[in-house]
Amino acid sequence: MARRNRRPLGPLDLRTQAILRAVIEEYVTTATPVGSQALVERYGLGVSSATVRSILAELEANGLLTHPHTSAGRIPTDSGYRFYVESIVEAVPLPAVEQLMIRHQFGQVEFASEHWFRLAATTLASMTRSAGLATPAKPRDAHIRRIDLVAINERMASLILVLREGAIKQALVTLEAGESIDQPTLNAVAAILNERLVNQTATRGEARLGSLREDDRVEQLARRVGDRVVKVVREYDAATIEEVFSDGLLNVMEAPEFAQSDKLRRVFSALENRAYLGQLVGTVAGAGRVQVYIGHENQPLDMRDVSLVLAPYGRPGHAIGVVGVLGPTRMSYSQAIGTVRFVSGLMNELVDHLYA
Amino acid sequence: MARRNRRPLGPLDLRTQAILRAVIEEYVTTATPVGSQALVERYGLGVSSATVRSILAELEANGLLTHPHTSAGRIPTDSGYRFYVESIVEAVPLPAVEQLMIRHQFGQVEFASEHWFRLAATTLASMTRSAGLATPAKPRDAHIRRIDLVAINERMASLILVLREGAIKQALVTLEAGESIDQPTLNAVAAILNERLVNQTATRGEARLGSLREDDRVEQLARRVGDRVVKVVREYDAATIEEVFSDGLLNVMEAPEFAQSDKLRRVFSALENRAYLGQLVGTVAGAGRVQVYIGHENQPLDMRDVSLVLAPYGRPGHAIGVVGVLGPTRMSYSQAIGTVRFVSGLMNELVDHLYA
DNA sequence: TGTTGGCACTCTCCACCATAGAGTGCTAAC
DNA sequence: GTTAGCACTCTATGGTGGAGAGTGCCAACA
Repeated sequence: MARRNRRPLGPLDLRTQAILRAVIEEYVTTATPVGSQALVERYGLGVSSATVRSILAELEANGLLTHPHTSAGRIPTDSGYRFYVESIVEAVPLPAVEQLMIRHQFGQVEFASEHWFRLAATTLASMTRSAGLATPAKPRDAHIRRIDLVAINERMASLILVLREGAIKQALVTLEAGESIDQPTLNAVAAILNERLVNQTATRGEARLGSLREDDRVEQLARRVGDRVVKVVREYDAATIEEVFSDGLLNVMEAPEFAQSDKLRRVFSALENRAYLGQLVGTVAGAGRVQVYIGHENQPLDMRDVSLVLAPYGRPGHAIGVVGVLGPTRMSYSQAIGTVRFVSGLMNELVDHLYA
Repeated sequence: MARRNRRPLGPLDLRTQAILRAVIEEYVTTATPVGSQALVERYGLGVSSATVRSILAELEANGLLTHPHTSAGRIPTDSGYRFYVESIVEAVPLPAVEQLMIRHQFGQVEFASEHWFRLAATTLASMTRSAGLATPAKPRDAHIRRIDLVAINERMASLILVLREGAIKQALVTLEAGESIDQPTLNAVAAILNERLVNQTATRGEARLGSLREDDRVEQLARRVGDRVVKVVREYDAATIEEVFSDGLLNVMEAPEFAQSDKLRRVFSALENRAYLGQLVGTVAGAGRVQVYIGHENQPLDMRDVSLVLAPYGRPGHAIGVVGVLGPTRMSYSQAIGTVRFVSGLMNELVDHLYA
């Protein structure tokens, strides 16, 4: 038999694809290497185990499967999963019953974006038995919706900044020696700032602060606070990611591949790796559809044992967030993709509803 | 030799205490059962290993130490740690250098309670090499500081509620068919509500809504929104605990006692056990000083392998929060108690500063 | 009465070995 | 191209046998 060297992933024979698919689906459910015998028994392939063996060898030569050791069955490589996700499997749409159930849950919760994305993470976690991830929708350039100043004591006031995209930012303003601090003055300052800054972005807002007079006590204070407002909005704009909320990590920890505690630890620190998650989220937000990151496709070492299925939600051009799941590379990609697609679609509806 | 039955923890011989202390401190650093030989070698006890052995046997009879198996050294029981914490060890005050370092870190961060309690958790985690825990300061009966209404679209408005204790709550208000929705109307409603509800608790505020007229369009809306405000404040009051922020769980996961992955999983789910943590936080908030919960003293099974050192901060009667650490039962209680005491003291200062 | 050296005993840990079982790769025949 | 057969390899499992650590007890001693 001609053993071919690893060829550049050309089109695969239909039967070969079917066997790759069988191996992956069997391995996903059993978590143990799958042998030629098991395949012919359980998947009615109509050929003998010897034939299957030669195909398995071919798939291995192509880098889609491996051996843990000589006398073990095959397990998919990351490339194998990649090929499966790209070419073989079609995303399974979420069953109608479960769609209804999720819609119901979203109906139960109060109408606030903060609740939504947490619920999305929780829902994804329980549906896929993996860890669910979600970030709040974050705009590219936030618009100021409302500015409020509340006196705390003689020298400090709390600045409350409502953004059009639903986020609320808070900052403490410390007043200088000569400045007034009573609530009426603060109200006057807030009025000035609201008049000038509402519906503005940081950059446009900053320009509109220029005309404030330096000789007027209130306008001078308004200018200082206004600068602060601009600064807070700028910081918010610059932050790649506000927060990644995750739920259901325990699901992932129960997977047998993480029975060794160092692997388990790695999974955990993967989820703490906010920097990388933040970066991914940025990419996904730009991509506009479900993205899959499998095992070694993730650069950080901690992430090499896990896969991510992520999708953006929100309104392109306005605010974008990301939802998805994190699980072992041995996960049911078809189910995960279907579920993530549905949940991100649902989130889209909700956001639209809010903007309509 | 008279083997006494487990006696009710009477006063212990000074030398016996010294040996218990030595066992605990040795075990805390080495994480392996400690034998009589090691004790005489490393702790200059001035007696032979045989003598130490008989004392160890006595401590074991008292339930303060155990054996993993016949030919192993001794390890402390939870009662042993308890006795140690109560009677033997005095909390080590944090070294001045580290006090300064922590103060410096708090100086770097922006003056906002939200940042503080997160920083407190992070600091505790890195100082004690355990998981740091912190909750925001939460009042018993929150006072309304400011109410704001921002129109979102024709039918919805965002209600923003600033509480005197620093928290901000947000809710969505859906308007009924006939109601106005423009921002000027909302401003008028907010003005009415601010006039009546500012500096009130939920209960007192509710009473002051009674006089709003039903026949006036704006006052009627104010009443509806006001009811909502009261409801949100009530919910906030009722919540035992807002949020437990934790950091540095990886520190704990590295402890050798959690090398087995099921134990590791248990530690993780312990930290997810918000219900129990919330309950503890309530108790600690009432207690007023550093509290230690050791291993089996925690009811939940997940918590049986870990200890908590917690302390309240804030102003009794106003707002109270909790900071502390979670680590393996084999932790350095003296250091943990010292560090937690210092950080809670520091948080007290900061809160005082804000209220002054 | 408390302390000590001595000693037998117990238990874990580790390395080693043998065996059973699973699954492969190869070959020869169809 | 497919298949049956077979030798081969590697893991997993369980049993064995020291080596080592540390105890508990005892008899002697201050």
